[in-house]
Amino acid sequence: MTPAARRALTAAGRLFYERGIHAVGVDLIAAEAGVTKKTLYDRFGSKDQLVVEYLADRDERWRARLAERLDACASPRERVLAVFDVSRAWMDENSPRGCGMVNAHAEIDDPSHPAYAIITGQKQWMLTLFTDLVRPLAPGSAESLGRTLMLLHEGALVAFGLRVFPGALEQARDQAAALLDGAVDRTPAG
Amino acid sequence: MTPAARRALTAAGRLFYERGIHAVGVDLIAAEAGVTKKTLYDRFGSKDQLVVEYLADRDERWRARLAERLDACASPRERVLAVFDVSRAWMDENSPRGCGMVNAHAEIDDPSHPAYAIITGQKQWMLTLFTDLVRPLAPGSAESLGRTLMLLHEGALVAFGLRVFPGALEQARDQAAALLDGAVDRTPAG
DNA sequence: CCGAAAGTAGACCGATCTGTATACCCGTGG
DNA sequence: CCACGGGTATACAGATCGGTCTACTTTCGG
Repeated sequence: MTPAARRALTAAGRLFYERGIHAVGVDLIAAEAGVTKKTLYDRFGSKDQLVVEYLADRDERWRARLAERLDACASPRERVLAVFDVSRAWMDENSPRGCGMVNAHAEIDDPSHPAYAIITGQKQWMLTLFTDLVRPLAPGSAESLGRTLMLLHEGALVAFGLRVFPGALEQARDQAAALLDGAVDRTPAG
Repeated sequence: MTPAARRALTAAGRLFYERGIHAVGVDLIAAEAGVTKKTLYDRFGSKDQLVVEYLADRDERWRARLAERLDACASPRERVLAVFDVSRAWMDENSPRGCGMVNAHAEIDDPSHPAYAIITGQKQWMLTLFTDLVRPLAPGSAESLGRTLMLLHEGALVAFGLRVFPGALEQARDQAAALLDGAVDRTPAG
């Protein structure tokens, strides 16, 4: 990716997230990135493609960030709870308006849009992640427990973005910890 | 509200929800409602105001629907779980794309926008509702339990809209039931 | 009987939207 | 030396946006 394309994608990502996809025009993106519209269209072809690459880039950065943190965890239990910690840090840093994928989904009605696969793909991946992380702790109820953790996590992201109450991620994390304790008790490994 | 205004608001509500607010123009709303643009502007004044009344109307219908169901419940425990049942029915009927308030929030960045108060107001009201419903069952932990139920509920709405897995509302309901059992055990009334 | 309210039909305005075209500049590698 | 890739600057096209306007019709209560 050329330097101008990088700048354009960075600016587009910030503007799409902060103001919404349909509310941001390509002229504004070009201006904010210090890039010509011609360059923008030479590199990305269309606004739709720029949206797709925005979501793909955001998804990639999120997964990399998460993987880095999970690798540093010692136990399965720590890994599950670390997901909530990474989310909390991610939200604090550059996501005051909640999950970018959920917000993008609100603006894209067509399931055949290429962005759709990225959005639902990340959510599916997160569900699988939770289920896999919890399996060593509670093999018998991993699927159900993974789904519940998914609900708590998604709910916390929404509650954070809408400022329903302070400490939504911490609340979800605490509840996740309690669920793990209960599940471990009732479902001995093996 | 005049008949034409009612038709316009109904059409606007359906289009705003299905396609997103910024993606729907006033010309389309007028055409779908069988109403002229002049009538639309005579009744609502601006597209922004139409958006506000769309959200206010949706909020009102949701609360009425919920209240009706809660009144028919016999026990506090039933009332808590009924919230998830009503949500499930509401989603099945006319909300395949998740919560309209969350989706609208994704498109409105300005906190001073009148629609913002409606969106956050409904979420605050839901949090208070959960907390109040659970207080008779677990007075000592009503606030924390209410927040957790809020997270489960919001997460289920998102998971439903993004089709993360089937039965998200039922999963949330089952988990809520388990939490109530645990909380009642540990927190005797009085 | 008549005036006000509610409505239709449709032209129109300026702004903004995505996307394209023309002309030119510059650094680098063969 | 020079061709090419990446870039700037800017004008432009066609469509759509939110919003306004004039002219006419219909309905209904005092």
